[in-house]
This record gives sequence, structure tokens and C-alpha cells, in this order.
Amino acid sequence: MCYTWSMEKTLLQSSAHSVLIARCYSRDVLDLIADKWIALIFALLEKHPTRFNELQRAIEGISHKMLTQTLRNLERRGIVERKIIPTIPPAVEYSLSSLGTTLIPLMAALRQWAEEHMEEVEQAFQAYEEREEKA
Amino acid sequence: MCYTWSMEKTLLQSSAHSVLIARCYSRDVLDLIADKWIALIFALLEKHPTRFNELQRAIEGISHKMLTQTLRNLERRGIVERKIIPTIPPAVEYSLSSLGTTLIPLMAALRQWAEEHMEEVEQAFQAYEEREEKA
DNA sequence: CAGAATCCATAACGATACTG
DNA sequence: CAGTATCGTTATGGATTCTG
Repeated sequence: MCYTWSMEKTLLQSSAHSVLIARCYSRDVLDLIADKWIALIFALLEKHPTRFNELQRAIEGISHKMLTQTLRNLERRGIVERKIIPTIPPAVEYSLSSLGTTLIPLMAALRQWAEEHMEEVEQAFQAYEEREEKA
Repeated sequence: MCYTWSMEKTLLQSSAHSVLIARCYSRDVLDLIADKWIALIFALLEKHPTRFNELQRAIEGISHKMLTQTLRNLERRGIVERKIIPTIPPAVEYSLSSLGTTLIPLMAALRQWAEEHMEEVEQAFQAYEEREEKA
């Protein structure tokens, strides 16, 4: 295991964070959670357990494959739980684990920032393009 | 422009968020900010303006190309500012714009979650693998 | 030092078809 | 309905080289 930020600060008097260390597992975790599809999946799961097709219908533009893949990843990492309801045809319900619920505020904040600042970002982008054309 | 969540809620009595709409620009913004390299770059820039090579040295494992690309993206979207200091050889300093600073808490939270929960995630992953082997 | 540009491997993704 | 598997395309990212 790699050393954490607090350990490093104490032991080495350095200000480096462990996510800055390439081989630290926290880097993989960061890579896992810094993902737009997860932020969108959370928009649904934070409210109530949701079925596969319900998720796909709600999240416009996500492919069957990406949704399966992302859900499987989250399940493997202990962030979502998968419950099979033995009906015919079978239904599968996804929900947040207790670890997953600790991510709710973060994921909500990502979505919110995107929605709140989309105009600003769009304007900055257009302004940049205009500046480029002049140059 | 697409309609926002609040507009939709008011107009359509729907609970859909605008990030859930594929063509809404907020989706692009979400895609922009849900990125591990950005979270890591913020770890440096939130403290003080930083030069290109300083960033690359601090962020282990980021390639020259990815760093340029990510910084250029952030600059275009008005999140970071680029200041050329006319020395020989030239120095370039990156810093957060006022829009960029509004992202500081979010990016810090992503890094922190990753560091704080890496053991839990790792254990969940191993437990999952063991369960799979049995099956 | 900063960065643009090229080439190349491979990983991501979407579409499709097939199973319990 | 949920999920897996395969295929083909596009996008991503790294290594390298070249410039002000």
C-alpha cells in the first residue's frame, strides 16, 4: 500500500498528496469516481432503488453497454448493490450501498456545478474562439 | 439552449435534471469537470499559480501531452488563466480564474474521498473477486 | 521552458446479435 | 428484462521530434 498524505506530511515533511502519487490506489479510486456517467446514475439512485431499463431511459444518450459496464464497476467497488427480483421476466434493482451514499453530495455537486455554470463556460468558450480568429 | 432543471420542473412538472438531457450543454460541462487530471491539477493551482513543468513534476504519471491538452481545455472554458512571463527561456504560469476558484471545494472533495475511501474500495473489490471465484 | 505536431498502440464506445 | 459477447470504429493517450 502507498502512504497517505497525512503520513507523508508527518514522515517526510512534504506537502504532496497521495493522489498525486501515480501508484497509490487512491489514484485509481479518483479515476473511478471522476466520471460523468456515475454522476448521472447517482441522480437516479440517490432517490430510490432503480431498475436497469429505468436508468437507461432516464439517462439520455447512455448506451446499454456503458450502463452495464459502469454499474458492474460500481458494484465491484462496493458502491452500488444489485438485487435480483425473481419474477418472470427477471427484474434487477440497483441501489446505493452505505459506502455509495457517502458519495451523494459530491455527485450532486458535480451535476449542480455543471448546470449552474454552463452559460459561463459556453461564453468563455465562444470568447476564446473569437480571440483566436482575430489572431 | 436547452431548458434547465428548474424550468423543466416548472413547465413540465417533471423531475428530470438537465444534465440528464443528452444535448444540454451542461452535459458537456459535466464531462469536462468529471476528470481525474483536472482534480489533480487543482491540487496545485488552488495553492498558487504554477508553471508547466512544476505541474508535470508534481502530478506523477501525467504525460506532457495530457497536461498541455487538459490545461488548454481548461483555459478555453475560462477555468484557468495562462500568463506568459517574457523571460529567456519563456516561463508560463497557470492560475485559476474566478470561475475556476468556484470549483476548488469540489475538486478537493473528489481527491479527499478517493484518499479516505481507498481501503474500503480495495477491500470491496477483493471481496467481489473472491465471491466470483467461488461461483 | 513551453508547446505544437506527428505517429502509433490500445482502450473506449456504440451497434448488433444472442442467451436465461 | 437484464445481461453477455463480438465486431468495428473512433477517440485517447504516450513517445518522439521539432520550434520559438
